[in-house]
Amino acid sequence: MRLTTKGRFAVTAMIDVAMHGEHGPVTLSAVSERQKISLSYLEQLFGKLRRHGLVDSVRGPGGGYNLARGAETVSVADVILAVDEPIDATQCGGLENCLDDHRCMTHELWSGLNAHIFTYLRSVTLAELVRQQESRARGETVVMRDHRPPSPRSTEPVTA
Amino acid sequence: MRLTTKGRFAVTAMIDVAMHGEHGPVTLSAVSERQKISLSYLEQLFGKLRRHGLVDSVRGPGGGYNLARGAETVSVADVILAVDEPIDATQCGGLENCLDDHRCMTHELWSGLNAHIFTYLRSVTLAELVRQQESRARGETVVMRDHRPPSPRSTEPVTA
DNA sequence: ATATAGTTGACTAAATCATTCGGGAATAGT
DNA sequence: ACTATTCCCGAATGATTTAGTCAACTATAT
Repeated sequence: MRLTTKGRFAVTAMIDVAMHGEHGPVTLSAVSERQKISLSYLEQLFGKLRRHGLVDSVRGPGGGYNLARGAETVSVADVILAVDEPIDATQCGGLENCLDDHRCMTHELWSGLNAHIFTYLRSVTLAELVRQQESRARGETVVMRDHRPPSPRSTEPVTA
Repeated sequence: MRLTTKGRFAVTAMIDVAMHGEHGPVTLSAVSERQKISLSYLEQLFGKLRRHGLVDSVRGPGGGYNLARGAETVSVADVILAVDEPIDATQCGGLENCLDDHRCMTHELWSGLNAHIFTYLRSVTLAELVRQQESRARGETVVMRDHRPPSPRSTEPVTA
């Protein structure tokens, strides 16, 4: 489970499609203009999204892309996994052949954190992000649900 | 808020320090051997971790690194932000100068998802990951707390 | 027919990742 | 003082990823 600008571009684009898809397919040129993402890059991303069954394509004039499933059933994790195929970074190739003294702690740590983040991103749906976005467009203050208060103290800057 | 192997190396290494730091400073060579991360790479990462006040260093024989704060007060977000300084990927440079028609939706979407993920990673502490790791070492089954059930359905593979 | 729009593949500059190397500076033990 | 240990720093490097361009193609609505 990686999380880079690439995956975010894909999520952004998917939200755009979800928000503008009510009156027929959404063209990539429209997404490109609204989200300021290069058309060819979008083509690459939507190629993967389509092959993973997240969007349906309609060719020809009036064509474009539609969500293949309801926005409620598409998670951020789905989108990211589609465009950003995960890598195995555990040296031991996922196998348990690395049990020198305490059974490859690296492997355990990785999969542990992976599972945490994956579980979380899997729980965030496109529909949720769309709702949040529509609220903001109406000038409302978006209240983020806290998932596990209280947060630990920190002296770090809060810019993410 | 990026999330790459680099940040994960840093988190892994920090957990290692947290788990082995009870009897004095932990050397990077030890971390390197246990976690199979190159020593020089660790030096780069710990340089940043130190400059961000997450670890203290002790030079000379018997030296090494200690956590600068308690593991309960260090979040995954802290560690990742330290080694992986965040980029601004909103075209408009964070300013609101991009209000052509609907005030730079890209900007809103980005910061929205950023905030979601950041809020989550900020709520996961090193101490928590250490506890999970120690449980696994004892052969226990780690039960992951669900943060927002129910998860959306998905036809995607679940390998992360 | 023609214009629209998806589909595919090759290619590229720039950035990032992960590592290696070489040399320093501080300190504990002798 | 000497030496081994360990942190500290910067430069260089190959591999990969990012983000984008270009070109040719197929399907389809008018």
